[in-house]
Amino acid sequence: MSRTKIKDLLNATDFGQQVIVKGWVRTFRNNQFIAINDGSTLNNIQAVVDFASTDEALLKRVTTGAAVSVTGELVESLGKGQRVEIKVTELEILGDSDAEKYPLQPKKHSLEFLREIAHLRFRTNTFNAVFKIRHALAFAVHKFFNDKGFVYMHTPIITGSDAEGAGEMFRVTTIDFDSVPRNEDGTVNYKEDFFGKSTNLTVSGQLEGELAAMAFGEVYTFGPTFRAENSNTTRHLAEFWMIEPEMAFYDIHDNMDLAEELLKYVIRYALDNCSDELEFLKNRLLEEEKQKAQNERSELDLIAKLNFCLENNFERLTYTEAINILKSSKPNQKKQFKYLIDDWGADLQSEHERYLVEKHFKKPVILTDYPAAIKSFYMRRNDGDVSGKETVRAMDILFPGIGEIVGGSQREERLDVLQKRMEDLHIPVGEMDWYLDTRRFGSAPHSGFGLGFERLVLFVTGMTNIRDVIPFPRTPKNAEF
RNA sequence: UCCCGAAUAGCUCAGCUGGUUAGAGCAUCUGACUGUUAAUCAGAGGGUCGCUGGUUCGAGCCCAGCUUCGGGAGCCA
Repeated sequence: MSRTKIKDLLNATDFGQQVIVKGWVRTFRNNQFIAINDGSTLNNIQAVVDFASTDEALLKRVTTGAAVSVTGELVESLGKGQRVEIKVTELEILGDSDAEKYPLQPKKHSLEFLREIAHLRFRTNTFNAVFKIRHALAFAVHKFFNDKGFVYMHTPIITGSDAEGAGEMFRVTTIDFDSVPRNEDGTVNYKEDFFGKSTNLTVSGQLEGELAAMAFGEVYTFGPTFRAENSNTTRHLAEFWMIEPEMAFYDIHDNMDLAEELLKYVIRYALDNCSDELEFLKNRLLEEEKQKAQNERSELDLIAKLNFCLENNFERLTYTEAINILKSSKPNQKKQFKYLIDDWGADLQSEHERYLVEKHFKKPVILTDYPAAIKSFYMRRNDGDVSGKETVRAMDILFPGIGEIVGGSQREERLDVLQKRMEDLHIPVGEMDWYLDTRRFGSAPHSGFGLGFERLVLFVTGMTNIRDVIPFPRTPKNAEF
C-alpha cells in the first residue's frame, strides 16, 4: 500500500478504506489526537490513536515536528472541527524531534523570530501558504508568456559588462586576495582573473533580452538578479528574482497593455488556484489589523483587494500630469510632504507615489513620460518636447503598499540618439558595441519592462516584508543558510 | 548609508525614581484527565538582562561605543 497525500484524504468520501499517511506532527492533543501535515495542503489531518493499547514509550515520541507514518482506517470524524480522520492501527516514528530543542511551538510566532529559523519556517501555515502562492505565481508567469508565444531566454548570471547602469554590482573573481596580480601602475590585472577581465553578477538581463527580441520578436527572462546596494528596507533584497520581457515592434502603449495583462493574469491565477492559502492569509491579516487603529486598517481584505485589482483598469497618466495633481494636492499645499513639489523635473519620492496610488486614485497607477534627466540611457526619447522639458517613454507601475512593482520603457532604437545619450552619461560605448549592433542592423522600435517577482508575491500574499516571501533572503549583513 | 526605536527564560513580553533573591503567559519536564481543536488542571526546572567600557556605595535601569533586529528615508524591482 502506498501513501496517500493529506490533500486527497481531506476530500475523500469513501470511508472505511485503509490508508497510509506520512507527514510531520503539528500538535499532539489529549494523548490521542495527532494533527499531521504533509505539505500537500495547508490543512492537517487528524490521526486518532488508542492510547490505552499503544506503547507508552512510542506515544512519548509523538512530539511537535516529528516525522511520522500512520496506517489506519479513514473514517468520518467523531468529533467536531474536522470532517474526516484516521483511526490509527499502526504508528511509526520516522524521525524524532526533541521537544526541548525544537523551536516551533503550536502557537503564533513573530515573523522576526521565524526569519531567524528560515530553515524551519516552511513548516508553519503562513510560510506554507506564502511559498505555495509564490510557486503558483511563478508557474503562471511562464504559462502566460508561453501561451502568448514568448521565448523564455536564459540571460547570463555572470556579466562582463559594467555598463548595465542599475546600481552597485557584486564582483565575481577567482583572484587570491592574498596575492593580487597587479599592473605596473598598481591597479589590479584582471587579465589574470578567471575570465580574463573584470566580471560581476548581473543586475539585469535586459540588454541581452533586447538582443534576443531582435530575432525572436517576443522573449522574456525570469531569473535571479543581484544588487550590491546597501538597502535596508522591506522592499529590497540583494538577491531577487525578476521577470523581464522584451518585445520587438511594441511601443510604450503595447508595453503597458502587456504589463497590465500579465499582472492581472497571474493574480487571477492565484485566486483560482490558491483559494485555501489566500483565505488563510486574508484571515491572518485581519487578525493582525485588529491591533491597529480603526483608520489605519485596510478598506478591503486581501481577497477583495486582489479582486478589485482585476476589476479596474490601472490609472495611466504622464509624469507631468502627476506633478500637476501633486502640486495642488492637500499635503503639498499644507506642506505635509517632506519633499514639496514645486518644479517640473524633480524625481517623485515614495511619499508622492503613495499619495497618488493610495489616496488620490486608490488603485494601481502607471506613470509614463518621465523627464529624460532622471531616467536610464536606453529609454526612447519623446519627439517634439519643449526644450528643457525633454521626456522619455518610461513607464512605472505603482501598486498600493508596494510602490514600484514594474519599471519599463520603450527602448531608444535610433543609433545616433542612443550613442549621443551614452556619451553624455559617460557610458563606455566601446564595451557596448554588441548592444549597439542591434541598432546598426535592422533596428526596430521595441519595448520591455522588469517586474520584481518578490514585490508581486508581497502584493498577492499581503505580507509586508520582502524577506518573508523569498525562502532565504540575502540582505546587507545577512546570507544565512 | 541616514533618521527613529528595540535587544530581559526556548517564544511573546512586564520590570516603578538606580536599591535585598529579576517576574508573567505560552513552551518544556513530572503527574492527573481522556473526543481533543494552540486541549485542560496541578506541580517543577529554566536567566552571562546583546557585547565592551564608563558613572555610582550600588546598574536590567543612567552615559559612550559596537553588534544585531524592527520601522521610516534614499537607491530601485
